[in-house]
Amino acid sequence: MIPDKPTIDGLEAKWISRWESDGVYRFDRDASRAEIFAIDTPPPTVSGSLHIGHVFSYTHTDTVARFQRMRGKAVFYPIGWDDNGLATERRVQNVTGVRCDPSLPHDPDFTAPYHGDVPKDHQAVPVSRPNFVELCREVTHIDEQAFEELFRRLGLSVDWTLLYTTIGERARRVSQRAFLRNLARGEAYQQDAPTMWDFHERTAVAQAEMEDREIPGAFHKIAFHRTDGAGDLVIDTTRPELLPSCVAMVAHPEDERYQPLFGTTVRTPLFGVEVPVLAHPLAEPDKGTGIAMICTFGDVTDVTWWRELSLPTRALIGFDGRFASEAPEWITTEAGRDNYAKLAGRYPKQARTAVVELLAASGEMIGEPRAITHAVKFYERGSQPLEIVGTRQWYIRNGGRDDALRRDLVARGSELTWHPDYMRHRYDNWVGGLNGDWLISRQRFFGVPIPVWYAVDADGNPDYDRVLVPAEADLPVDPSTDCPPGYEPSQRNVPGGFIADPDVMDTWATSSLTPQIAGGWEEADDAFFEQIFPYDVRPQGHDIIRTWLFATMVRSHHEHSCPPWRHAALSGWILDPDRKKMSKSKGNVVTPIGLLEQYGTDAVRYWAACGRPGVDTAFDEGQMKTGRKLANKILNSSRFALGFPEPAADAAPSAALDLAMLARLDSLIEEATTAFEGFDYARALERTESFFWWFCDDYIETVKERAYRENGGAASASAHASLRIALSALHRLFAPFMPFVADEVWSWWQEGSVHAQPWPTASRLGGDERVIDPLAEVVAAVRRAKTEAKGSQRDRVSMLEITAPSSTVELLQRVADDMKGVGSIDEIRWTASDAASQVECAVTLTAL
RNA sequence: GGGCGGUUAGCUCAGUCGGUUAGAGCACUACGUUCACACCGUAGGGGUCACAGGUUCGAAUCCUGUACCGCCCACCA
Repeated sequence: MIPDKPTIDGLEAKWISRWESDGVYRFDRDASRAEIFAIDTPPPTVSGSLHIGHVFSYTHTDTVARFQRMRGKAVFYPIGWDDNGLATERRVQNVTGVRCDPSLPHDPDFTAPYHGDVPKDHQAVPVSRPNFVELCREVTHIDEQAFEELFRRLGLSVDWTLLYTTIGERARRVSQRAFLRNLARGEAYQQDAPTMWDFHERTAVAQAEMEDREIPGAFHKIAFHRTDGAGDLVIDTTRPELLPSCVAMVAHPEDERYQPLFGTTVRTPLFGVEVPVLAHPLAEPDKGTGIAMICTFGDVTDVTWWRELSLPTRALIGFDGRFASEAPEWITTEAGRDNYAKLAGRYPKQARTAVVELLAASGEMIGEPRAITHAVKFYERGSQPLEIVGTRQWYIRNGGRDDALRRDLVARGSELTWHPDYMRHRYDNWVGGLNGDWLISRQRFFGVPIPVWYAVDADGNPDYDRVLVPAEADLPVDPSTDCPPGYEPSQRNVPGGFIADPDVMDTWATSSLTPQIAGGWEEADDAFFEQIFPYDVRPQGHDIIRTWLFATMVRSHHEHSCPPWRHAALSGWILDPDRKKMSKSKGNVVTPIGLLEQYGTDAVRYWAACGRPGVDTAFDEGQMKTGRKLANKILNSSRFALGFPEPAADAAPSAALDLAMLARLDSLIEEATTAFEGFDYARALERTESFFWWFCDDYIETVKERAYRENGGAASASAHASLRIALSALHRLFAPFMPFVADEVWSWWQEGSVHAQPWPTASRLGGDERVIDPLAEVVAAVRRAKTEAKGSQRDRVSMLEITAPSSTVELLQRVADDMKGVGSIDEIRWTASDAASQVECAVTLTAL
């Protein structure tokens, strides 16, 4: 039963299959709401691979899930894969040799030309959106199997029967249903407006997906010519290529240098377009020359000026990121049109070079460009700076344009209990700083289609005001192949017929609905959803508060008028030993599976659980070694303690030291329970571990002589009983952290999985902890004497003279029996002296 | 520019209500082939708790300010 040489190696395979076959983590659908603990688990992005950061944060959640399960809760602990999105599309194009052409009809017999090595000269085969999506699902399925293997190996106690994917049918149905409801209530709307645009990926990008990157650039001083002939007006710009899109000049209304010019006009260099000089408070006198050119559109300030000053639109950069191939009608001079020909069809970077050359030649650039480094907006997954182009897009109201809604959402955030609490500031900060609604449409394919069509008028033009929607019962739909209600396929794209919205939703627009997807909100019978919603906790990384957490809050606020969870539990990041974020590019990424094999899952989980909630944590293999030591110690100490005779049924702790140990154990149980209830797994572990080492090094060491005694009567029976009480509690206290070793040692002497046992409670046998410290002091003194004498700890002590205050002597005398045992002491002489401030020991070793 | 977090032993980090001599692991030194465990044990060395003021009988802990590190947001003609 108990192995002679217990080892933690190989425990994973044994227990994973046992848990699966016994259904230890299966959710009980009959549980009442009060008995349920529901977790809104993050679905990891499938297009990448799992890294050590996933191991870290998913372990945190798992410890809490295991604790709640042992507390008697039916734990709703689903798992999902976030497989919809751009990264997957790229991968699929590369491995299968296709590209998506949404205008094509679905081909049910289609097979991909390649699976893997696509020749370099291969011309991508166009496929319909449904076929493309099918391929994406095939490819991600393989990744998902690897994810599942790792998560099982990590010992996550998720209920695998609750698995979902964000591109799966359920997710599409939920996502479209929620969108249509947003639309019906006016929370979703479309608008033709300037939009942040990634021309490389050819898609619109939302505020939450943008990031700043420092790139090199240059200031260029450029002269504009006053139409009254009174000289030049000089501006400073980093984007001279936008000169042909210039619509006005702007300076601060109180800037005395430019006040006389307000209302006059200037002519743009090279292109000769007449533009007005205007005043606006957003212009800053101390930036550049104090006057700026407004272009449609160079940056977001341009958009503000354009809107507030009612300026014309002279956009030239198209969806493909190139300047329009024909000179626009607002450039009327021959010279201007000749100059424009040098930019036509070019990307901004090339156009800039061309414009700079032209300006230098014409003498309208003053001095040389001055190189600078400046922050520019990028799509976080993109490679080129974003441009601003006018497009029709779908939005969901998120408070970015509506103060009342913004206040409501901030209030929702304050209804959550945050762990750690200070993370709430990131939410408030983000919501407070929103500058527009949430742009959810993406010009991509592997996503959930926006489930609408538009009526086509008699002239063949789409009428975007006549939105055609499907019935909820027909969801999910793909407008590129399905027809709106009341129309025939033959009416697609013809006058009087309909046209599909070609876009998909932003991946966050689906993953913001994980509570609804996992909880079966779209099912006809919503009693189950009512059982688990709002969830108890959302665990996630602090870096995606602005995206995933906030987006989920927005959807829940609109749909359910409440926060989707009670608690938000944030995990930190994993930093490499140089305190930098671990990254693939640095080549310092270790594979999780390798670590699990090297140190054992329990050891890696130990390292993860040592990371405080929300705190970025260094990757530290040393902690894994410590975890391995701890797991090993649990095996060996359990084997040792269980090696003593099983106590009789009526055996009870009676020795003072045993009762003291059990009192200390009671405190530990209470502390660990409180910590876990507040999601502070790390504190629970730290306390448990610290007790455990004391238990092994001091308690067991001290009582083992008494426990070994034959015919020891009540004294040894007390030790035997106490060891087992403590062991039972410790095995359960460690179970959330080290599930494999915990179930292994539990199985040596108990029935059933430790993970299905009740969480330990205090035994309250009335022990007096005050005996522990003085005893430890005496034992340490004896050991020190032996060390100083360069002897063995087994050397006998012929006489130990103890001088201490009478109260301490009284305490020590209660444990004198154990003291003699652990110190190999023949005789103790006591001196109660209230003059002594502490315990003094004189140790006489037996002469050899 | 606004917000948040951090600064404790060589390293990684605990330190709860303000309370005795500030702790752990790793690393280091010495000792011990101990009858659960050498993936072990015992003992030891190692600290101006970032800095400066303040509150207090008492401050790593509370308050004010400063410095440095990190993150988030905003600005970026």
